[in-house]
Amino acid sequence: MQQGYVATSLRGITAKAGVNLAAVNYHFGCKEALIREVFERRLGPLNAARIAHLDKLEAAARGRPLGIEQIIEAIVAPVLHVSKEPRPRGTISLQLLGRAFSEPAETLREILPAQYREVVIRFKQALTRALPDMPDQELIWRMHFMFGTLSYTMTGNDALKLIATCNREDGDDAVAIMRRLIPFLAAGLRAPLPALQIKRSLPGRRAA
Amino acid sequence: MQQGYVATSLRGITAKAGVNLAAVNYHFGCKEALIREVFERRLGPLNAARIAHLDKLEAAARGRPLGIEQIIEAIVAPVLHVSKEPRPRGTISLQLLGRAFSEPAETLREILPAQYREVVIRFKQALTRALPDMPDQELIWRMHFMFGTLSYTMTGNDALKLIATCNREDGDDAVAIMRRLIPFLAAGLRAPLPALQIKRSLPGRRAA
DNA sequence: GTCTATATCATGATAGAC
DNA sequence: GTCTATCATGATATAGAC
Repeated sequence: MQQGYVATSLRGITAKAGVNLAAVNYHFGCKEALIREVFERRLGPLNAARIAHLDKLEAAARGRPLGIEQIIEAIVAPVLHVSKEPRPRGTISLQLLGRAFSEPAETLREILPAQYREVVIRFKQALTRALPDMPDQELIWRMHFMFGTLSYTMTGNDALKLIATCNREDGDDAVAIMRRLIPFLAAGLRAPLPALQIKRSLPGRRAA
Repeated sequence: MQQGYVATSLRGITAKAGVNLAAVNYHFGCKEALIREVFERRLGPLNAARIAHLDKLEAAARGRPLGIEQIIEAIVAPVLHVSKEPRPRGTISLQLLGRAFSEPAETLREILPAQYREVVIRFKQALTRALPDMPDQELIWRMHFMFGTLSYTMTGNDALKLIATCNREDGDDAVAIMRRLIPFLAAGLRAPLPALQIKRSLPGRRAA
């Protein structure tokens, strides 16, 4: 997934694994089936951990709505667990999962919704309870933005990285990144509702 | 860019363009040079429009800091302009630009920083003035999150799309999406600073 | 089950007639 | 400049020996 699905050849995979070229086709049938199993093996435990985390929070809350930060942390914390796997597997797994939705390969588009289905449903329920005044459509969009930010951050790609003015200090520490990410997302989810009619040029200066 | 760089063959391109297979190599030299010119032709005007928009806002503000929403709109509004180009060019151009950073092709990694350099510098200056109490590192990360959300949203990919519970109404209207996106990002940028030490389980319930 | 060898095909690039 | 024809390469997949 450093190279993307199409650019990654079975020759490269089998060579790095130290096995024969024909092994993939014997054990998995075809290249698609291999990548599908990789995704299931990585995404399955991750999303299961997210749901387990949420279960625990909800059991402890005894019927009260959860806090936004708690809910976001249930999504994010399992990612940190993955990132701590020994190098380079941790980093690459994050790339894999983050890029999954941007990956143009058709076959991924089929398995991802199934993998994420339960997670999305459960977290939408939790967020609906935490934000009772939020219209349904608005919440769905904000969840969309949230997943987008998370995916993009997980890829490790970075529009800003190569700009000289912006040399960051804690580039590799996933925990530090997520510690910054959670307040950002929480504030976004809690943002005041947009006016139904927004004029083309905004008044602004609200932060001055 | 519906298929990604590697999966798009010169045969496919020339066939759709109604020209000869050899035309690309004659006029551009190689496939890489072609995609590079495509990006420059799309990204150049977009980023130029962003800077022009910012210039206009700053001229009107006469030295006062801009509002966060204004700054974000200067980034987002030019995207809307692209999205309004006749179908399917508008939609596909957005995919192209949104996926650019996730695209694994090595050649893109070289030209994108150059294309975005000025934009990042200018907007960082503007945001620094609008958020004077924000530490530099924190601001850079929040800009990173912001670009990530925007890129992901532009791709049109969607983790939530295929989940039955989440059927959205205004799927295709880019203006409506951006109208929702701006308050989300503005709130994220303005979020309270994270505590230096966050305990593993948060107190939560702040939103109840 | 694992290997070698190979079939089949698509790709990017180029040579050379026009 | 534009076309046809072709090259060299590397891809997935499979047949068949061991």
